[in-house]
Amino acid sequence: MRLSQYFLPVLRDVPKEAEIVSHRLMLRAGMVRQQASGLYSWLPLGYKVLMKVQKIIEEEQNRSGAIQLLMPTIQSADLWRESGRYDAYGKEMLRIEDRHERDFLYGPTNEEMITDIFRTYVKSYKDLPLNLYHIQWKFRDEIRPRFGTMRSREFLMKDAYSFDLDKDSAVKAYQRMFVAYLRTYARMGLTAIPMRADTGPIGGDLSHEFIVLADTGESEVFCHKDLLEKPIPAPGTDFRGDLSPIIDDWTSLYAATEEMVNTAEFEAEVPAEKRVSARGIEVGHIFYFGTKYSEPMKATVTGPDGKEITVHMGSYGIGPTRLVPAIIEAFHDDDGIIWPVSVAPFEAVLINLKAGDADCTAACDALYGELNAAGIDMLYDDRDQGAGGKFATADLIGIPYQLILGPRGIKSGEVEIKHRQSGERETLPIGDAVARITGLIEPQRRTDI
RNA sequence: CGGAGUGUAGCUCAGCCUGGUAGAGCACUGGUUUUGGGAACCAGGGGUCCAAAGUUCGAAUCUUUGUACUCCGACCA
Repeated sequence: MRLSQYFLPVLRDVPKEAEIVSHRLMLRAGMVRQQASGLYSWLPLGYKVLMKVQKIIEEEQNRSGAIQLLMPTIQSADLWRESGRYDAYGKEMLRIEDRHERDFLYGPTNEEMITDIFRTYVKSYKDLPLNLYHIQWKFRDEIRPRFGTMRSREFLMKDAYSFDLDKDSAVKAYQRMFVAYLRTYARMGLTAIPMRADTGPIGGDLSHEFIVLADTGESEVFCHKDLLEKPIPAPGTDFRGDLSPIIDDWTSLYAATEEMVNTAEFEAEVPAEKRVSARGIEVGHIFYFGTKYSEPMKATVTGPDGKEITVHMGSYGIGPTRLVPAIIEAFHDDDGIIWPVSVAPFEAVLINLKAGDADCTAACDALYGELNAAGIDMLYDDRDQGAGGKFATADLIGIPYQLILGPRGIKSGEVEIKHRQSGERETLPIGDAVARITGLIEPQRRTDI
């Protein structure tokens, strides 16, 4: 993408409404624009990151055996009356009336609707287990939206729903999501720790929150230090096999949020030097809730003995529009964002230092073409501007690698590569640049970790 | 929903106390010189001063009522 033809409204000043670093950087880097309290437009750069995050989520959900579909944002109140949540959910649910004065709502979650779909089509135990998910906008009328897209009212959520014959197999479904989540965060470069969690209004008796440690996080968390270093389940993990050893390994060490923490237990189970007490961002939440919805909504299948069985369910949420700021909270410095390659809006940026110079521009154009052809997701700063501004923009928007080429380099036949994360610079023959960049980026795409 | 604060150019803000007809920096447009870490100069465009009502000869400025947004607390992917 040529920057001269892109839409990248970067800001030099910090908009005053932004309090935390990720929000500031998302506004400055031209990723989002606030349209009203808790409502955001995703501008091209931000949207590109959001789509990369979404794609990773989809790949890992699919790998685990979940199946994608898409449900509407607007739901009929009838389903919610059936589950009993129409009244229970309270003011956080945005209620809408259509022209015929029928009650609708903008979905804050989809347990009711997916249960309705399930009960309509699935009749036999032979069709289980089943895990259906979608990635769709949700609306929760938060009392106080804040921190940009970290806590917005409209937000994107991947929500998966599992259906099983009994608790044992439902727990296996839960375990599959547990592993899929670990892998999802790892592919984005994040260390997310599963913690015992409160189940809230969704209900149920088995639940984990996945927490990324960050000073700006909204919850206080307590865990064993070794969890930060634990290896992630491999891509070849057999999701149809027994995942218990992995889950046991992860859950054997103490980890709990402030709602669930028991200080005496924490201190008894974790030696003082291994205690981590910190703030964290909740980037995912998984629940097993048994027949809480299947029972009132009559989601049943016929068992092998001809008897009706009420299915056991779980639900599993990840918010891509929260993950983006969470990643920024984890990866930034004073100059801007430092994207991990796997979610970077562009993998590398080529900076033409003297766009007014014909020779320099010809050399940059040629190199840009080669990098594109090599499959690198490239941004090309071909604007006719001072070098300082270009460096500042490249640093701000956090592209992992900067290829810097100007008249000086043309003369010596060399290009400079700056690593955004380490600040390290290397100079190499222009002809070697494509191979070098490919070699740097390829392993960091994390498609197979 | 309680408490606090802010709405003036695309962005950051000054002007308000003490009423007299709209400002700065950055950004933007044209031009000249520039070009290895946010360049310089010249010329220019851009504002229902959040809204309504009131006070006044006169309101960005004073009063009232709305409204939007932000921050602090209790709820949440």
